[in-house]
Amino acid sequence: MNGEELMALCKRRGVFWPSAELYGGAQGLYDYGPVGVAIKKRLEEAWVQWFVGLSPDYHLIDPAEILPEAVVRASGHLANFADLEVLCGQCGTASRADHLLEEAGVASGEGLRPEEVRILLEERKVRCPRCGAEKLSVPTPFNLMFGLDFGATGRERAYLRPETAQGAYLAFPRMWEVARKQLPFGIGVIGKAYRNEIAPRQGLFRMRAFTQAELQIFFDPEEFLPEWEPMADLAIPVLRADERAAGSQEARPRTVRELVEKGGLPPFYAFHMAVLFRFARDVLGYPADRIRFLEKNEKERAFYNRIHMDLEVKLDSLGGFKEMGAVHYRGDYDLTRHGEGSGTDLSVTTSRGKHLVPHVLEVTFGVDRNLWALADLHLATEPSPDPGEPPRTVWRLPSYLAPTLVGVIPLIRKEHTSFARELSGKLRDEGLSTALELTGSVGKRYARLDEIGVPRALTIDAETITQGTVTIRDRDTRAQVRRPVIEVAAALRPGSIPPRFSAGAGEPTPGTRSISI
RNA sequence: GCGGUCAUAGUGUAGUGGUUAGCACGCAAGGUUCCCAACCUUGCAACCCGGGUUCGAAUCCCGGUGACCGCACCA
Repeated sequence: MNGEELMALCKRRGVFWPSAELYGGAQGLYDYGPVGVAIKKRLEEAWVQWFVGLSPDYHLIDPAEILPEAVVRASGHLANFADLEVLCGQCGTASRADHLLEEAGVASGEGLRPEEVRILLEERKVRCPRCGAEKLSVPTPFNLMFGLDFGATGRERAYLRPETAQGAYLAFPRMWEVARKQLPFGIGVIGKAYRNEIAPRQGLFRMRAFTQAELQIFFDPEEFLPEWEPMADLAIPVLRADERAAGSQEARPRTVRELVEKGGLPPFYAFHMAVLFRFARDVLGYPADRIRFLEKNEKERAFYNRIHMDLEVKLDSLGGFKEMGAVHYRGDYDLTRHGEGSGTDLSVTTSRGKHLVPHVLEVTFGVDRNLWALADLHLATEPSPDPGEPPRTVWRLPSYLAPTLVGVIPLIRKEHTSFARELSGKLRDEGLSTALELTGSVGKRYARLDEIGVPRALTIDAETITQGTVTIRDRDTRAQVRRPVIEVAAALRPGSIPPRFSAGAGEPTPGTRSISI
């Protein structure tokens, strides 16, 4: 399915749509509809179960979305997110002033005021890199962060967080107490982050407001040794930075053991690559041959990242591999900077009496873009198994990610609707999500459920009334089995529970395996 | 941000100066059928926004907004 078809279907079925359509739309902003909200919540819950569930010492917090200026100054976002931009007066091309200065032989344009940069550009007679005209505009700051007037006077500055991670770092001292002064411990955050992207594009991929799920693990690099051996033989496709420099574009599968023993990666790093890989493959159901890790080189990665690998997934709708998550080894950069910025010593003393600033391993996950990927990879229009019938569109979402667990359909509307309502209500009382489908032919109702990924449908017919049994239809195979009504809730419930991480190599999960009926 | 292409019911589209703005799917009501988008009847629903040209603009021009594709950007 291409990107435009996917977007059309998502708009039509209430998954998501551009924000403020009434006023012509707002670039880079999307609203989730009822189906999208449900899937997103399920996806976030699956992430929590898998990542925060890695250790009893990992905890979810919900820090503020607004950061005072001092925070982003210390974190480096104020300096690094606020590039000076110049426009060419002849061709209109926008260029980064610091890049132009660098090319002109000025070692570091960083930290200069706009006026100082303007003078330097003039002195060096810097020309537009595209058309060569010497007509560059006055440098103006272009900040990727949304600035806010904070407080009644509006004189205090604050910013919408450009990443959720900062809130976790700020919470470190308090969490050190909450986590009973033990390393390692982890902080998970799911929430919105905001970036004033120059050119938001590609649906949910480059948004100005987006949801991140991030796990920050604080640890002593000499003592952090997760048990990677059970996953030693798990093969993960990886494209290393040195291989890319040598011209290779193909990821090569290597085992976790190989990554540790030959690849020079710390065991804790390789372990979390494997955890993220298995989440994509086993929980989200992405085909293994469409997943890879891409190591960022020194130029591409932020300077504080010692190791940076993006988890990428190949999507037809966006024409190639796209970043879905990442593993960043950030060293002690964050706590050191916030220690300096706040004037507070953020080093800790461990139970073994060791004194250190904890290091951070960050495992990030883009919620919106993965929701898009779930549509790209699991939603397809295919020929009907019955000749002469129109093709059907099926979203083969894993059942624990489905917006609704089960549809309830009265076979004959006049005769079976009241029973259907009653059954639907009972299932809801038991905590299962249901969707009543009353209008149109039975086939049409199944088709509607297929399209939004509802994995099971209960059909109420004459036998339901007389015998107390219903048919349970499987979305993927269309097969039906008949079961006593009283057994239905118990049979369906396991399918609503996302898997938790367990040691071992794992295995790909077919969408609805966990519902065994 | 630059360049190109484009913008018509919920979705996909037809319409190149005067149309009751057409079609398909959809949705709703009823009938029929009674386990996979069938059929019949009826109904719902659109010219992105703002200027301009013209007797008259969905159609031509300008500006805005948004989308797609390339370039640039993506700590």
